[in-house]
Amino acid sequence: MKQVPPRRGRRGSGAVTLHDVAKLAGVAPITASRALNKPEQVSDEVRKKVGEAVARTGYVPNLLAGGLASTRSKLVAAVVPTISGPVFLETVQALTEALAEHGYQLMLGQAGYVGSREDALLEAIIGRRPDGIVLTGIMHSAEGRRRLLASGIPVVETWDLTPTPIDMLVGFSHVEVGRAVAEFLHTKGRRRFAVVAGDDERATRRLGAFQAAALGLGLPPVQAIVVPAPTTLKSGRSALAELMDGGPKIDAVFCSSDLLALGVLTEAQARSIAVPERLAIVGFGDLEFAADLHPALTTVHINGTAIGRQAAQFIVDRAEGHPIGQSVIDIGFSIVDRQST
Amino acid sequence: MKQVPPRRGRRGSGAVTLHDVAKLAGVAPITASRALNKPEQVSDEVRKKVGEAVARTGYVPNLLAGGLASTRSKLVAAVVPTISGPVFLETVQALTEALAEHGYQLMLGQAGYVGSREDALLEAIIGRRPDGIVLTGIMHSAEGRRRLLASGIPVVETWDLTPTPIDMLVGFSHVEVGRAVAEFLHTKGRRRFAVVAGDDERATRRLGAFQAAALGLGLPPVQAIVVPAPTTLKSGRSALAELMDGGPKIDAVFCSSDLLALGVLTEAQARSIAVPERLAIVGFGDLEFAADLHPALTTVHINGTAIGRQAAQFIVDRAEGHPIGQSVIDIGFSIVDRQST
DNA sequence: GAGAGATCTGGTAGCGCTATCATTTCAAGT
DNA sequence: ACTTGAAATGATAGCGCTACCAGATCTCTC
Repeated sequence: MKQVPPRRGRRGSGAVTLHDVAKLAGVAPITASRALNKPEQVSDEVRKKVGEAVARTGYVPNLLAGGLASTRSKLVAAVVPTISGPVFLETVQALTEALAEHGYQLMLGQAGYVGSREDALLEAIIGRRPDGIVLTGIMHSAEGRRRLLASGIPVVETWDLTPTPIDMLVGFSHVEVGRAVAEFLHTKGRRRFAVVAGDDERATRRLGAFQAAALGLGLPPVQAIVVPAPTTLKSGRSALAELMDGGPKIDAVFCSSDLLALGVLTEAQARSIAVPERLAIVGFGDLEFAADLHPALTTVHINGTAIGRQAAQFIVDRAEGHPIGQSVIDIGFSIVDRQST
Repeated sequence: MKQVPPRRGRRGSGAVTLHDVAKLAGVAPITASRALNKPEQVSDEVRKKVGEAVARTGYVPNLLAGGLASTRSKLVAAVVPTISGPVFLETVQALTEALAEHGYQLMLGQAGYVGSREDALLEAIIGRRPDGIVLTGIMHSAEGRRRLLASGIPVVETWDLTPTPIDMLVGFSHVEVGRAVAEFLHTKGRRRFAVVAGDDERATRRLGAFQAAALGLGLPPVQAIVVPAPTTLKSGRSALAELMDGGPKIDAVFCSSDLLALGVLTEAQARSIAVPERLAIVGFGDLEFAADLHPALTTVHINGTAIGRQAAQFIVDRAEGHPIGQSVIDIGFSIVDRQST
């Protein structure tokens, strides 16, 4: 007497599958699939039966399998230098939310400011076949660009402008920021500028433009203090200390982040340097706390939320096959003139 | 004359597959798979040939397919109330890094403080069959607990202690924190306490314990101001304003976050209230800036990095099948006594 | 030098889902 | 009455990878 062949290996995850649901609902698996994903294509009756079967079994679709079969993973990857820098948080938050509204999930990768892990990170990201990749302010290596390009995955670069985007882009000009702040301070009657900047590429670009603009305005050379990224309050304090203890007098400081500015402000208060009377301070980022400091911080406002939402829009549009109008968007910036200048 | 059947539909992603690599290397696909994933099981020659084929083709493994076949997705999900609250950032960062070291990738979900989207979020997470789920300080509904339990996915709850964890846990006692801070302030000679707390569940628990402890110490009733979560500098300022303008005099404020404490400190400076002479301030979280404020902020230090690393360890151990010793870890806390008290 | 392992390599069969036909049903059009 | 076709359902065949088993090769023993 023949034995039934012993259920040849393999255990599966043990979870409820679409198959189980379909059987319970008395329909074919593919019909159950449609009832869940394209409900308008099935009859009310089927939709109801399948719905009940799902509820009864506690079925949760396996999105890995779905993604493999449909080549749409419903995953979007975001790459940030580091998550603890508060600058991109707003963007990431907006991105997560906007994506969630369309049923997409965010996968987060930290590249680090040094860019060593970048390669492994890209591999991990591309390997998951996300429907899109959002780069928040990353200066990607040529090698990285090639891999992204080769992957064919929609890419949105953010927080910067470049004449040669990989794909889509939503950002603003750091050079313009530097120039605008220099002019702003000049208009306010300040003449002896200093800069405290983190040593990341974009901050350096702002710094350069700021210095050039000051020069163009006929002002004395701008003193620059470069601190390690990510920037901290502490760096700001010691930077101002350095600025006050040595070198020529200054009457304005442009900081590459609000945290740095808070540090400068704190040190100024500790040294009883009146802000803005003796020293004007300008930050960058307009973090939530900037408006409520004492004195309220003048800073460069970047609409991080808009950046995140727009990036999400780009990716969703691409994924759904909608046409994209403009694929490069300059979102601009504004200087929020408060009490510290 | 028979036609060749027209390559029956389906286009695939068009990307290089393991098949292509195997063919180029002159081995079977399964051997190529082993060369990449279990290199110690193949000969040097095969490893080399496959390596070259990978390099030549730019092959990136499809982790969706791999995950589906192996039921190990190499994905870990983290749920935070909101990413813009800086409190959990350190934990998320440590988690990301520790996980990356083991080849796992983090998927981020924001539950929001209200918990409405929680259900959809869980579905999206469980559907991706992550190898682990880390809940950062979430008070999950009974329904959520059931679903997590039913999913069979390892879960680590963090930033809290509960007698009934879903699975694994690494946190500390908020009740202990409240009590300890009350005693600390009492020891410092303070007698009239106030609390400024965000309206999230854990902050409320700290507040309650703080009030109870003050009562036990024979002190007058603690004034409590509850502000919306997430907490901000602004809320801190207006809370202190409220505290000063009405009600009985106070000499110490315990804030449910460092940001709130910074707000209180800022308002105190704006009103020329000497800190710590006339008012002691205690924060919570020991964010990076706390130590460098002027005056430096006394606050409750939580080792968020340790929490993140331990959570990662838990999940990796589970995924690799290593035995877990203790599945509940109280990581404790400490009060960092600085200048603001 | 035969048997017992140990070490590699390959074949087969899915993982759980969906794209692409193919089929059936039934209302509408002339 | 008979085409025309839209709407609903189902059968089939993978998506790209790995678990499992089965050979094939190559050491060692005694």
